[in-house]
Amino acid sequence: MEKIRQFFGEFVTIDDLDWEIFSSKLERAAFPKKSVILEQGKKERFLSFLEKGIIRFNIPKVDYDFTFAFAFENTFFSAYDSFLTQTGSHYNIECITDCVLHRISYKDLEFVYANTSIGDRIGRKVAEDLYVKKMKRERSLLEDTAKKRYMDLLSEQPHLLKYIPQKYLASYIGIRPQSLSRIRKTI
Amino acid sequence: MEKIRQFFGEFVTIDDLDWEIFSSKLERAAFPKKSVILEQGKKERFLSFLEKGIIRFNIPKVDYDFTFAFAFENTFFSAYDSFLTQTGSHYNIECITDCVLHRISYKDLEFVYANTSIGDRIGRKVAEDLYVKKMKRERSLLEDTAKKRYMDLLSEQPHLLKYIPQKYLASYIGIRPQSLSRIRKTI
DNA sequence: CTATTTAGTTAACATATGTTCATCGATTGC
DNA sequence: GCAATCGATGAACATATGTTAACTAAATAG
Repeated sequence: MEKIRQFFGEFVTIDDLDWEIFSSKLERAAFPKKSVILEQGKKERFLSFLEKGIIRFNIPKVDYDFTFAFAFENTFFSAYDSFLTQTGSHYNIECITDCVLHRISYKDLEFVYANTSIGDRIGRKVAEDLYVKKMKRERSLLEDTAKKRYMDLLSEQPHLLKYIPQKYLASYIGIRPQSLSRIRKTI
Repeated sequence: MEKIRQFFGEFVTIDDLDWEIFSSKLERAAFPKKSVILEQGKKERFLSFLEKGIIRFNIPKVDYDFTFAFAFENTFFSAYDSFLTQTGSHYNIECITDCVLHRISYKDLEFVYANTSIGDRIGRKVAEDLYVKKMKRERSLLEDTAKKRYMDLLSEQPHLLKYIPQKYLASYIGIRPQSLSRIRKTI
């Protein structure tokens, strides 16, 4: 869990007491490859820090399974819109690999927000961080070609990509698996 | 500014003292149509509440001017990534119509964060709200056709769209103006 | 280890959007 | 009010991606 404190440390200083209140609420959980952490339609109960593994966010459709985001090691993830509004999630969260995470429940996080000097600040920073990433993604989806997005992924996450099936990558960059095969031939 | 308190009121209760601290820091500003509120490369100094008007976020490129987002009345806007990191903005912020806004500077907002019980919570909620919107947009960009995005805009913001030139709408939905003309013919 | 299932590749054809260029209409500046 | 500029439209052709379907390779279950 030292990784989590490091993660926070990059933008805020947490004193030992606040850290104790927060970290005591964390629950460790491990999931095998392919397990579904959160099912579409159910409320997200947790904000989770991914210590080990790769996660995908997907919408299971009639014709095909649509992956629109990933989470990698040493980051927070959640069906955050569901978590924040406490309404059913629009999507699944699944483990691509075996995963280990540390998570805090909605109720416990409310407690942290209410009883530490730093809770809302951390929540703010987490949301701000997620927002900045989504802005970058928005620009990429509007400005770049699928090929550019694929090349960017290759250069930014090369070590992790070998664990992600191409069909998931394809829908993440906005195309079908057949088109990704086509693109790969031209590299 | 009652609109701003209403905006907050939807997710948090602010006592009068905190509201006084926050609202006293707000500066009213008016900009004529087509004026540039923030120039690419400069640091965003403000978080702004748009009381009146329509704003666009754009990247001026060599070949064409690329609009990737809008802000409508009664919402907060900012070059938030620039604001948060206090680094140069990747994009411009421009007024499409005459605009009236109420804004708080980075420094003053830091003061509010430090001296109210509710500052970080508001900052958190604003960021969370922005994040949820961006998630929706991400799904739309990946799953929908340009035509679907155009039709959604027409039904969600019909009264405002008549003030936005089509070339801005086109780049917002990810296509060229010529393609939007083509789509409009098929409606 | 083998049989079965799932993932990835390839190709042919269909569709959506891009690019270029010409035209027409609307706005703006003087 | 007129000239100049800018925005919208349309057409012809180019390119990227989708769709379908057949085939091959890889992963998984037994």
